[in-house]
Amino acid sequence: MESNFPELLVVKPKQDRTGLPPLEDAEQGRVVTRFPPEPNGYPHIGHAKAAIIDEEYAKMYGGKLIFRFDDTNPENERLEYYAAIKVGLDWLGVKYDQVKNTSDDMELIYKKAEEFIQSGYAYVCTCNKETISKNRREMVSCKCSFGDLSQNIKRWNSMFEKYKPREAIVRFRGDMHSENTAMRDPTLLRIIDEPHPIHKDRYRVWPNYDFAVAIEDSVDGVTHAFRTKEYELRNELYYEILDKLKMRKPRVLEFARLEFDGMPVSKRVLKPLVQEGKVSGYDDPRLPTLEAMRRRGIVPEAIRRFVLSLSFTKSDTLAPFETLESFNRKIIDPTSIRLFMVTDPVKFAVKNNNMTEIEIQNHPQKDMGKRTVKIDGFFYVSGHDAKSLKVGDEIRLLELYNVKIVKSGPDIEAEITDNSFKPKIPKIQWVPAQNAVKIEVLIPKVLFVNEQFNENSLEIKQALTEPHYLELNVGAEIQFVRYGYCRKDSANQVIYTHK
RNA sequence: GCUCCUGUGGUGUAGUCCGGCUAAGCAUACUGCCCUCUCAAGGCAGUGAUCCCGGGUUCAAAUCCCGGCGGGAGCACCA
Repeated sequence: MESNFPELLVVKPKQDRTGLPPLEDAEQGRVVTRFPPEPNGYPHIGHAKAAIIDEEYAKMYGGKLIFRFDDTNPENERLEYYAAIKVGLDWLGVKYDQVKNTSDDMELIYKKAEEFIQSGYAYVCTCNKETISKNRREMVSCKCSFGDLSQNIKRWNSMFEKYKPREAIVRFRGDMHSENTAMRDPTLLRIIDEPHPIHKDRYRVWPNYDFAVAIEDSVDGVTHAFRTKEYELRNELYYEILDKLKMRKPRVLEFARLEFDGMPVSKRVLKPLVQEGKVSGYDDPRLPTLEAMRRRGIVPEAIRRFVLSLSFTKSDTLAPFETLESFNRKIIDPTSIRLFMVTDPVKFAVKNNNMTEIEIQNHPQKDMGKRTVKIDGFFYVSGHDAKSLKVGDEIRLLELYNVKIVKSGPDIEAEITDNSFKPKIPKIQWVPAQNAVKIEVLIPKVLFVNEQFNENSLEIKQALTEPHYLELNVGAEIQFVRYGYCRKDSANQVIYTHK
C-alpha cells in the first residue's frame, strides 16, 4: 500500500488559519478577481464586503483586482453613481489594478451574440413577456425557437432599428425542461432606448447580466469570480455560455450577503425613505451606506476587519453590528481626543471656587497635548448625574476638585472640600458655564423594527461642551468622557458613533 | 408549488471535504478583579455549545450515510 498508493497516506495537516479560507486552483501570482458593481446607487456595506473579499484574495495570491462597472442597463445607471462607488472604494482603501466598464466592450459582446446566433445556440424571440414567462413555467418552447437561421439573423439585425423595446429579445437555447429555471431559454440581449450615461444613444441592444458577466469575466482574465449566493442557480448558465462560446471559464464562488439587522440596503426600501424625507439623504447616519458610516465615525479598517471576521461562507448571517463597533472602538480610541460634554445641562455653582483655569490632558495615554479650560465657579453638569446628587454627598469634578453638595434641586450648589484624589467618590464631568458651546448630538438607532420604519430612529440631544471643541476640525473623532465616541460632523453637530 | 443553498454557545465564526490529535478554538457580548482623575482603551479570570432533531455505519462522528425539521434564496427583457 505504501509503495503503491503513497498519496492515500498523505494527510493534509490541520491548522488554524487566519483570514479567508484558501482558494481552490489558485496559483500564486496568477489569481485575478474582480469587483463588478452596477452604477445604479450609492455603495453600501454589501459592496464593501464584496470589494474587500475580492481585494484580499488578490492580495493573498499576489494577483490582481479588476474594478469593473457592470453598466449594461441604461435605465438604472447614472454618472453620479459611478463616481460615488469609486469614492466609496477609495475611502475603504481597496486598491485595484485596473478599472473598466462593461459598456466599453459592446462591440465584443455583439460579436459573441452573433456567433451565438450563427451557431444556433441562441434565437431571437418576438413573443410577449407574459407568453414567455408562461412558457417557462409550463416548460414549453415557443414558435420562435423553431425559426431557422435566416429568420434569426434577420430579426437580430432588426433589433438595432425596426423593433421597439420589448418586441424582440435574444434568447439562449437552453432546456425548457431543465429543473433549473435559469436554464429555460433565458434572455441574453434586449432593446433599451434610454440613453446610456456614458455612450448616450450609441447602443440600444444591451446584454443582460448573465451574458455580459460571463463574457467579461472570461476576457478580463478573471480566475476566481465571487458573487452573492442568490446567483448560485445561474452558475450553470454562466458555464454553459462560455462553453458554447469556447471561452475560458473562471471559477465562480458564492458568499452570503451582508446586511445588518434593521438596516436594509435595498434601493426599493431606501428610495422612498429618502423621497419622503424620513431620512435626510443617502448619507443619513442611520443608513448602511459607506458615506453614512463614514459620517457616523466608522473607519475603513474596522469595516475590513469586520468583513474578514465574517469569513467566506454561504450561511445566512444576521450581522453583529456590535462586533463592528468593537473593532472600530479599538482603532479610534488611541486617536480620539477626550472632552467633557454634558446632556440635559443642570447649573452647578461652586461657591468657594478659587481657580481661574485648569490644564487637562487631551488623552490619558497618548500624547495629544493639553488644553486649558477657563473656570469661574459656575458649571453645568449632566441632568443624568444631577438627579442622583443629594445634599451632603461628596463628589469629584473630574480633573478639578472635590465638592460637597449644599443645595440640590434645579440648580445645584456646592462647596469645595479639598483637592486630594479620592478613588471611592463619584467622579463626574462638567462644562464651564461662561463659555460652554452648544452642540447637537445625533444618535442613530435601528431604522426598522419588525419591518416597520422606526419613527424614533434618530434621537437628537442638545448638549454643552468645552470651547476647545471649536478648534477641532470637522471629521475629528472625540470621546466625550463618560458618554461615548462621537464624530464632529459640522460646527455645532456631532454624530454618536458608539459607547 | 418547484429548484437550489444553509443549520456549531446570546451573536459572528474556526474545525466538517481527508472520522480520533480540542468532549469544540477565536472574536464579540455578559460577569468579576487589576490598571485608570471616564461607564473608554489595556491586563487577567469566569459564565456560556451533549455541534438542529432522529436513526445508522464505526473501536471512535460536529465531521460519513439515511430520514425529518428550521432558516434563506431563485423561478424578470434587474444586476
